[in-house]
Amino acid sequence: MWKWKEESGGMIINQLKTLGASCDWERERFTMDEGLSRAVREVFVSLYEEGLIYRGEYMINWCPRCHTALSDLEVTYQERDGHLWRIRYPSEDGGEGAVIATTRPETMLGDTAVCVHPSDERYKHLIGKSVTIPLVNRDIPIIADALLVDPTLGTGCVKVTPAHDPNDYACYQRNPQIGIINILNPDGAINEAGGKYQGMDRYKARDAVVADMEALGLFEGKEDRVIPMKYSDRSKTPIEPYLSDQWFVRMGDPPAACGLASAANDPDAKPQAAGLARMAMEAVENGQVKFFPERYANSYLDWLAEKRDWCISRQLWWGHRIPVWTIKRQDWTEEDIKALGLKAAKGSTDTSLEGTSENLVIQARIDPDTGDSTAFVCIAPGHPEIEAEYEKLGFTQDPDVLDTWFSSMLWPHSTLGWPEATEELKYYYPTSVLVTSRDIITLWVARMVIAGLYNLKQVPFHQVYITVKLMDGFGETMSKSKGNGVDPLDIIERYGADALRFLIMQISTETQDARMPVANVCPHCDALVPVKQEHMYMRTKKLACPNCKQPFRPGGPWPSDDPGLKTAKQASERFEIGRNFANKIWNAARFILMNLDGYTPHAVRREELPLEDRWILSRLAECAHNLTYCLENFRFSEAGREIYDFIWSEFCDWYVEMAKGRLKGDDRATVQRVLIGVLDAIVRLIHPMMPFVAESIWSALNDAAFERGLPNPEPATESVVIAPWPDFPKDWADARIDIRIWHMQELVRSVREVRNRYNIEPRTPLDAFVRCDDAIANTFEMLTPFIKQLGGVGKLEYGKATTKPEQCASYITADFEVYVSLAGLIDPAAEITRAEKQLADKRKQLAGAEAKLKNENFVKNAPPEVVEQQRALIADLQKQIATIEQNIKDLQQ
RNA sequence: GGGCGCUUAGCUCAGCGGCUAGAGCACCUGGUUUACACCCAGGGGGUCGGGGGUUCGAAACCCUCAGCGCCCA
Repeated sequence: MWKWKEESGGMIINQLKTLGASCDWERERFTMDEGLSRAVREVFVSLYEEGLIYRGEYMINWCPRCHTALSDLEVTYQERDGHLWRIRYPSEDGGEGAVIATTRPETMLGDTAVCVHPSDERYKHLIGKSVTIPLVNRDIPIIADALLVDPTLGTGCVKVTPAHDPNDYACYQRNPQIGIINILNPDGAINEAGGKYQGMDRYKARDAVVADMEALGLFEGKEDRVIPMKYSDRSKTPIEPYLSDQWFVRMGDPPAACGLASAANDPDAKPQAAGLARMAMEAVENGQVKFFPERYANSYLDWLAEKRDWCISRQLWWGHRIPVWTIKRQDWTEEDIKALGLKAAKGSTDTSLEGTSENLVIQARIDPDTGDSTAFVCIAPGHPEIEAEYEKLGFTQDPDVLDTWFSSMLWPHSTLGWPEATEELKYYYPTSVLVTSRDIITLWVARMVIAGLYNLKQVPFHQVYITVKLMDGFGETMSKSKGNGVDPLDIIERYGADALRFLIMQISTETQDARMPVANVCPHCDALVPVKQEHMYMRTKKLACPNCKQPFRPGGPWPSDDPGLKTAKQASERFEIGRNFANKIWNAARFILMNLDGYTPHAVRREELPLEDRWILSRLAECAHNLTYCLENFRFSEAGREIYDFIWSEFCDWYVEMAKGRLKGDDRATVQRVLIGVLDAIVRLIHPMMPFVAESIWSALNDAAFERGLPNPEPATESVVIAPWPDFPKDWADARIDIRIWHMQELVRSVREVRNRYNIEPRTPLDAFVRCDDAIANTFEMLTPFIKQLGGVGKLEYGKATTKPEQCASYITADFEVYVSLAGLIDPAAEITRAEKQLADKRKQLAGAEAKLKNENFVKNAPPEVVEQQRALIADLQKQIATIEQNIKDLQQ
């Protein structure tokens, strides 16, 4: 067990470290550690003492071949062709009896009742009477139960086999007087309760029972039917529902004596009888624990509301042993009772005995019929001498172990040293955020809340973030058995940890699971070979690379290496976005670092900066603000987009390009300060997502520009991890500045578009003439060097009075008209075609806007600003249309 | 059977009552003046799954049908 833990736990820890998870690695724990084992036992004893752990019967999934109980996870469902038999149970008074239908006729040997719906008129008169099971000659009652029977299905009569069917067992619990009979041996053969069928396998018995009923004339028919069957995932054997003794945690309302605090987090709350489930529900209902996305709170609450008791015993070879010792005795003397520390239970001396002392809880149950009795003693941790004492008396420890979730539910506090009141516990508990997967909301999250409230009267965490789920390219969950998963280490090796992290951020949206088409990397030529559906489920053991034709084994969880066949690593092109982004950031940083000669730190006065600097600060402040909001609200996809767009489309594409010229001029000192300041902020902002690239840029910056930052430079911290999070003044973000740069970008783009359209090489300057109002002209005046540099513009004219040159291409925006002189190059026909296309587009938009305004209800009901916006749009479009029309006319001459 | 979610460009996904529906990849055109070809500039491409309804206005809200996925029985 410890070897396995080292290997598989070590692998996970290694993956986490490679991913850049920043954990307190010295606090690594394992649930089988001594401390955690003690915590497990402490809770068990406490719950036991309060009556919240009890022993009871439970319908388990039994594998008759392996002789073991299986959890629901180890069971697969498959549909098989089977039959539905109709059989008559004659009535004891010679009446017609009852006709029941069953897919498992052999179970009639264990029937203890026939059940009808209480409001079914056909059978009302039969309720309370009885019928006979012919083959074992047992009389069984006809009872009514609204939950078990659907009167519209089959005959409306249902046989009840409590020991071999979960629904029937539930019916038995509601009607215990009908009794319960087990007819199976652990190997799936009929036991002594089956009379002459004893020793037959259940399927042989089925045939025999049917044949015998037919011989008796009680066979009423048979039809084909597709039957849902449960199989053992491992042995592929049909499993049997099988009744056995198990241990449970009581989720519903506890016995009156127990003193659970109900109001979570309120140490002064009066103890009252609220069950564990109720307690955990309240923590979410009153907002102490919040789910992100919110809707997952429903899964949690719905599940807890069922208050189904939790079966905690497992028949496995390792785990926490149940700390209960038992002995079976036939006779109890007064002396025994005293010796064991028992006392008679209140009100009864016959059927139950109990006692508690400081370190143990002891109970005995005596069967009033046989006098047989079983005594249970639950012993607190740290008392091997008591254990030895009871073992000397003939007690043996329960062979079962606890469900692993039992120790897992203690994780948030057991790892901090509970039950000791350690400093760590005081400091770190309750924690803030739990990040987890949605399929363990019930298995783990709910139980951690229960355990935290039960042991510490405080919730273990205040926020629960449920991650998205990665699926393969076909929308299927990734799993080991399908072989469609991806090893993060393969991805990190190929694309980098930052790339992986950025992609995960990007796909972490509110609702959707993300598909990720996976490819095998050919080990010979590095080509990506997409995984196809037929490669899954480990069916394909060998693939030929379509590129180099060499064979390889597809990537996946193979148990061992194949010496003759290289195994492919896995990849997915989707991670390229993260890799490219990291590369972009790194190169931008490199560019800045290359241009730091002569850098001197100095405070930057924003109001004295040129327009382009104020613009990048405006965008930076906006980005930092939005990013903070996104992270605080678990909107990771949005956060990724926010920082990606800022860095790539604003900082790199425009600001750095504008800075290139300024670095050669008088302005150098200022641009350097702004460049470094923005880069410094970028590194801080990006570091939670992409820690590796952030840290390496940070340390390079520390060498080159130790004092930096906006607006006032400060000495940098040693690592970006401990650097303060950026928080710029709100008024740095200024839409009036943004719009001016937008105008410049539009102008540059229009010239570039013309250049591309006419296939003019970049070096040839183009003369541009812009007709615009004074405000925009003023902007262009301030930004002329950049327009010329970025657009490859030669002569630039702008203003209200600007005239259009003779031969030119035109570009009409909502705010101004651009004419690019193309003497000798112009293709009037092509220009006209393009202008007409644009014209059609604008006219369509105009028609749409006009239709809105023609609608009286729109004008009457829509908010005034929306109406006004439409009016302005129409005016703009009309102007643009007139201009385009004129341009076309000019071209036609 | 119950619950939750999804269906938007060739692919993977944003957008969740009002800008001309966006991004990355893929595609097409052009580009090696030292940040980045893991790049730059430009372009084409969508009846927002079908049907009905609410609204001045729907990709978005409601109903319904179809398909897909997950969880619980």
